[in-house]
Amino acid sequence: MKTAHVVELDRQDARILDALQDNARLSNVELSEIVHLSPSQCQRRRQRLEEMGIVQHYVAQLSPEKLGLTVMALMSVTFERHGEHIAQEFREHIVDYPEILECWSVTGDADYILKVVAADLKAFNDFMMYKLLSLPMVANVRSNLLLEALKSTTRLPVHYGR
Amino acid sequence: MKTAHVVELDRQDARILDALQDNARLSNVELSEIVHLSPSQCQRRRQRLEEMGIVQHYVAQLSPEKLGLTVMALMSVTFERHGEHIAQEFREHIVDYPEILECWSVTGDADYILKVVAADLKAFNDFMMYKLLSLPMVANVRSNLLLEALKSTTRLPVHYGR
DNA sequence: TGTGAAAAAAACACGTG
DNA sequence: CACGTGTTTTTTTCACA
Repeated sequence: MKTAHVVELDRQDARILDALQDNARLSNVELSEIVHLSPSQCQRRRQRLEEMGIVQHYVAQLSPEKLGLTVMALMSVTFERHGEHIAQEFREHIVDYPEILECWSVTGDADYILKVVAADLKAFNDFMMYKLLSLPMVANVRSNLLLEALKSTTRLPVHYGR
Repeated sequence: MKTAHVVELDRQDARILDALQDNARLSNVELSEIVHLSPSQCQRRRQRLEEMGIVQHYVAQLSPEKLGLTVMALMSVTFERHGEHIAQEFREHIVDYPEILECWSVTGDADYILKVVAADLKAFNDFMMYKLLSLPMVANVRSNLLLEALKSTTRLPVHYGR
């Protein structure tokens, strides 16, 4: 359990975060032009935002298409039986499968919903049959193929109170 | 429609991409130590991977909790009526709502599945009632709240053929 | 493909209000 | 203590061998 203290941000912090969510490689000088602060202020604020854990990390986003990953899907997984150690066992498998990008426990009919990528439908089917359904706790899997992204971002809305 | 030519990568490219997917701020020297190539090779390869569009961009990932975003959900949206210009109208609304991170057209019962963040359940409900359900083409919305992430990454599996 | 120079940026220390 | 300025070190970029 993480104790995530919510942080109060001012408008400048919010703008810095917005800018970095779009482009993590901005220099402090470039940032300063966007935010209308001095470069040194930008540097200090950014460092502070990193230390506070608001900025978790910087990552490169790759093109699934160019990597030959043509299939994405959401998979609703239902368990046969439940229990803490069963969930733990499931978790250990989940993290090792690189085709699983996300795995959430959810409200509703399913126990978990997974976001998955695969090279093609055959690879996707193989993943489902031989990796997911072969897990003993998994009773049922229902898939929704993701056809077209009307929107796809990791950019969180940043509110500022001060 | 994007013509996404799939690119053949060798093992070094794959390792560079893997490293940058974990940490976009690695210097070429740091990269060279991970990948076991010279720094200049890393620089050239990275530039090439960017130019080819395999690396799309570099982004900062923020902490939803610290930003006070306690609610995430998948929402299955069903349309009243269908048609190209209706979809287009929907799309235009979608992109403007910052609480919508992703919006996919999907196979299955729903027309679209959205990934949404909100500050709390009230904000989430407000979004659903006053933003989603008020759209004329939206007939029905079904929500799955995301409770706990067993896994959450943007890291795509990189295969190399050469 | 590595090497080295030049430019840019980051990290850090220093005064000043 | 907060802020800008200046210095040192690192990093990037690019030309050359």
